[in-house]
Order: sequence, then structure tokens, then C-alpha cells
Amino acid sequence: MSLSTPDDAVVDAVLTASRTLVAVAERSLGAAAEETTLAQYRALVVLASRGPLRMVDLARALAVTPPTAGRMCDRLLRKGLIRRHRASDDRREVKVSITPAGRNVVDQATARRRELLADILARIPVRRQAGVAAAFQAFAAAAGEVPDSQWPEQASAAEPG
Amino acid sequence: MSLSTPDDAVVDAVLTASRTLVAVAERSLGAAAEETTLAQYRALVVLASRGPLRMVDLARALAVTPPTAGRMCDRLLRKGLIRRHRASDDRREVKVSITPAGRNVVDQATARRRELLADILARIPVRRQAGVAAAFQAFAAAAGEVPDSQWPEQASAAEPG
DNA sequence: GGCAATCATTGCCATAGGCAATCAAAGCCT
DNA sequence: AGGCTTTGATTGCCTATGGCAATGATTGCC
Repeated sequence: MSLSTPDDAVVDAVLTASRTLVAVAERSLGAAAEETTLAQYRALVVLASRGPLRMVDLARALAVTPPTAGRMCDRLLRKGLIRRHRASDDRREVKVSITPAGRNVVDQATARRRELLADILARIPVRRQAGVAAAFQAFAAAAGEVPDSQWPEQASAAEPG
Repeated sequence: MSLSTPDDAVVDAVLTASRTLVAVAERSLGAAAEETTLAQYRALVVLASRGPLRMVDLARALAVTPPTAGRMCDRLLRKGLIRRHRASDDRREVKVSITPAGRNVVDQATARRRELLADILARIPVRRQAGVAAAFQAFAAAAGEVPDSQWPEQASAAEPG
């Protein structure tokens, strides 16, 4: 295999860039989505990309505890961004799914984030941009991230039978 | 100039990668720094990289309001990670500076983050790693981020005449 | 039919953030 | 000098987010 422990310089470059990206991610919400916080946005992203989930699974996806996820759903429900419905087969379970309004919030925040990123990328010479894209794609692929152009439009893909 | 609006594909690649990096940034604290939160870590990073700051300037650097910064300093002070001292010339001002213990926390969290990033980067073929590093460096440079290998060791640089 | 496991929720706590108000100290302006 | 404004920090009070422990409601297993 042509794999190996990366050089410190490589890690250093990613580490430095990551500080910028974290800052951008946060700004993309504070400004764009009037009332949506980072945590709420992450929940919506998970629901948008994975489809309806049980509370436990949502909690696990967000790496928080079920109470935390549950209370966040209370707030998202109050804003009409998600729906809650008990499963008919197992009445303990509560399925949470994103509403069109919720999807809208995700789209808008993503658009805002795109703007901020585009502003930064515009300062990179054109001839280098393709290389930058390839590098970030390689990184995302290595991390097993799903490109958001591949998210399911409606929840079908998220119920692995 | 050889600059221009970046292609959607470029933005998309960065956007996708940024989700991973945000997640890594958060995980690097929850696990590594025993009791230090993301917000506290960011405050320490600012103080480590910029040297002693007045409360207003720290707040501005963190993009939060002075009360928020002030209360965070209360908590960081309680943990011995920062110091607070009034300036002798203008007694309204409170200068906040990082302690050795605080610097230690930053170093450890950074180390942890490096590990996580190295794990991901190790899955990228060696021959592509140099290109990835160059791309991330170009991105960080475009965003005006200071590489952490260039942080001041002690506070001298942060008091611009 | 009863008991253990699973899922969601509620109670209580700490951190983090905002706005409005207050206090203290400088600065400015007659 | 005395008063008004501006600046800097803090305090009060609100919401949101996160955790753990306990509770309630079902389901599944014996």
C-alpha cells in the first residue's frame, strides 16, 4: 500500500486551515440563520443527510446523550423545523424527521457558508484552485464524509431495510 | 491579477471537508482536555497566539460580547489557565494573559487534534500528501491565518507599541 | 405473567451566549 | 474646576446546550 504516517508539515497545514474553517462554520450561522444555532444546524444536517431517525440514533449521530438530543428536538419542533412521530410497530420509539422548512434552513446556512468560503478561495490564484479542490476532496474522502451533493432529497435512502 | 470567483466544485470540496474538520476540532477537546470546552480552548488559543489582551479585545477576537468573555475568564481563572491584572496607566482596563498551565492545555489539545488529523491523512496515498499540504497552506494563507509554528513564545509580540 | 432491556423523557446542574443596566475611570469641553 | 460623554468591565436576567441520574412506557425474553 502507498499509505503512511503523514509528515508533520502536512498535519500542520491542515491544522491551521481547520481553525479558519471552524470559524467560518460558526459565522455561517450566527449571521445567516437568524435563530438557528450551530447545534441545531448540525441536527438538521444529520436529519437532512440521513433521513428520519430514532431519538437514540440522532443522539449518537450528534455524539450527545439522548436527553440533550430530545430537548434540542423540543426547540426545533417549536420552530417547525422537524417533526416527531411515534412508530406504530414499536411505541417506545419516536422518529424524528426534517420538515421542508428545516431543509430550507440547512440550504440557506450552506449557501451562506459557501459564500464565506468562496470569499476566501477567491484570493487563491485560479491555476491553483483545481489542486485545492482535489486536495480537499481527497481529505474528505479519507475521512469518509459524504459530499452534500449526494444527500438524499427525501428520506428514502436512510432506512437501510 | 490571477484571481477569480472559484468554481462551485472547489467550494463544494472545501465545504465537505470543513464538516469533518469541525467535528475533529470538537472531538479533540471532549476527549483530550479533561475539562476544557471548545469556547475555553478558543480563548486560550487567542491568548496564546496574540499575547495579553484587554477584555474588549479578547471579546472581539472571539466574536462574543464583553460579558461573555468576562464570564469565560472567570471560569478560566478558576482553573488557573489565565491571569487577570489591571493596567496601571488606565485603571479601567483589565489585561488577560495565559498562564503556563493554560499554554499546556492548548499544546495538549493541539497534539490530540494532530493525532486525529494524522489518522485521517494517513489514509491518503503518500504521493498526494505534499499536494494536500500545499492546498491547505494556500487556503490558510488566503484566510490570513497564522500557522501555529509562528506563535509567540512569550507575550512580547502582542503589545504593538 | 413477570423481569430485564430499550427508548424517551424529566429533574437538576454547569457552561456559553446575548442584551440591558450599572459602575468606574478617562477624556473633553466649556 | 465641574459636568457630560465615552470607554471598559461587570452584574442581572434570559435562552440554549450539554451531562448524569431517575422515571415512565414498552417490548422482549423466560
